Amino acid sequence: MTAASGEVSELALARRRRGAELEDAILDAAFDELSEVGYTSFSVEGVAARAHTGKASIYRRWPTKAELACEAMTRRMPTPSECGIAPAVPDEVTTVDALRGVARAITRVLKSPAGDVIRSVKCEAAADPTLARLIDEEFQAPRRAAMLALLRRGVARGEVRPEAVTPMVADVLPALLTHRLILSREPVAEATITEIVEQVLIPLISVQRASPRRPVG
Amino acid sequence: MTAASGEVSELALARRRRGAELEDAILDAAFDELSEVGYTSFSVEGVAARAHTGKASIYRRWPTKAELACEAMTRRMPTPSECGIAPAVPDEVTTVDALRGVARAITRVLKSPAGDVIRSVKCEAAADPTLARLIDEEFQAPRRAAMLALLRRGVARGEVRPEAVTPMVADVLPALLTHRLILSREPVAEATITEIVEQVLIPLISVQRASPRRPVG
DNA sequence: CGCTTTAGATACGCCTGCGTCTCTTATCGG
DNA sequence: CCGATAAGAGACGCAGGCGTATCTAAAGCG
Repeated sequence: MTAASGEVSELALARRRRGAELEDAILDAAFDELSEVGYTSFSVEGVAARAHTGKASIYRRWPTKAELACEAMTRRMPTPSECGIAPAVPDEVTTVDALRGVARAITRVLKSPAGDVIRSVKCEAAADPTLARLIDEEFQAPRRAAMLALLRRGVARGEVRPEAVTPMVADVLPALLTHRLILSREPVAEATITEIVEQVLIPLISVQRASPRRPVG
Repeated sequence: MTAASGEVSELALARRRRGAELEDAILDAAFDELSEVGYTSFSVEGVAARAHTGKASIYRRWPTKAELACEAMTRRMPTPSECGIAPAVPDEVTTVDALRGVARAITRVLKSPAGDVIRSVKCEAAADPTLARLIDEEFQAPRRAAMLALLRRGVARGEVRPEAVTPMVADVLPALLTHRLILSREPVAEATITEIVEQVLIPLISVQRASPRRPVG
């Protein structure tokens, strides 16, 4: 999007965009604004500057800045599949290794612009029920469903104990990653992912447990 | 503090406070401001109004609003003991029941004014290393230590497997509660705590596991 | 080309808050 | 009581942003 956006915006500066083309540019700019300055500091002025358009053009389409922000988030947020969080897992991959892959994917998302958007909107959601519902439906529910599907696959393969297939267990990985990540601007080390997988996920979900098993990979 | 603050502030309105007394009132007001409007919307104007004092009196002591906010948080944040998160656990209480008690205590804190402060400052911490360090040292580290102590006690009683005594495992309960709580303004139901304890904590930390055990209490 | 519609630039009134400054006066101690 | 100090009230310049309004002109279509 960046490179393409660069090309388009050069042409855009030479001529005026209209209709859907302008809307797309505004939504892109709004998502970038959300990502870079967060929900609280999100401003229509900022979006207008990013999109090289006038505020009036924005207000002709979205009556308030909140509606613009929400639509930008809804329309531009990558899906779980796009993030690698709901992968099509080959047969030869164990559940633990698939979970390790999901952990890496969640980490990548949380460190991406989309992650910045999620984080800042989540913070606002604590005080705004509309945003809370948006985050839950658009972001958390699909990802929880993907995690549950992975756990069920594990049960079918005899790798996961059936009692572990619950929404609460499905939340453990994202909760821990978020918990660890929110105070750190450094990349989550592979070691942290290993700790989570070995110290928490394997003991928690595995059918049999004597001591943490060494991952096959 | 509320009732006492009511008495004191009546006298305060009749005469000028000086020195430490005024500082205390300002720090109280700052903590209330943080709790009610969050870190982002925290304003020195707001604190001055709450404390019934002039802005100049505040700026005489704290050069920036950030320093005031940080000191208010540091000085007014209840300790883990005050929250019931590092309880002196009687001998007859099992680790699981102690954890259930800690879960309730964490929940109470997260729903209290202090919880509102933590949440809002944590959100800001994502972009501010100074705040990140403050939150980690003043808030998360003591609580993680208390949780680790509880797990070690469990090991000594033969209830907890020794490999479960890690900072990552210690983070599971707070991470899940925060994850669940941040999008909900409703009280965390006792059922949610039960889910966490039975679906996650018991399977994760217990020495022996065949199927989830019924809690003793 | 002419007409209609919309885009972009800019100005506007209003509001909030930061940090600074000034002035009056309360408070404290000798 | 007097002098020194600090508190409280209010004003100030500045900045940023919300949402609205106006005007010029680009864009599209017949």
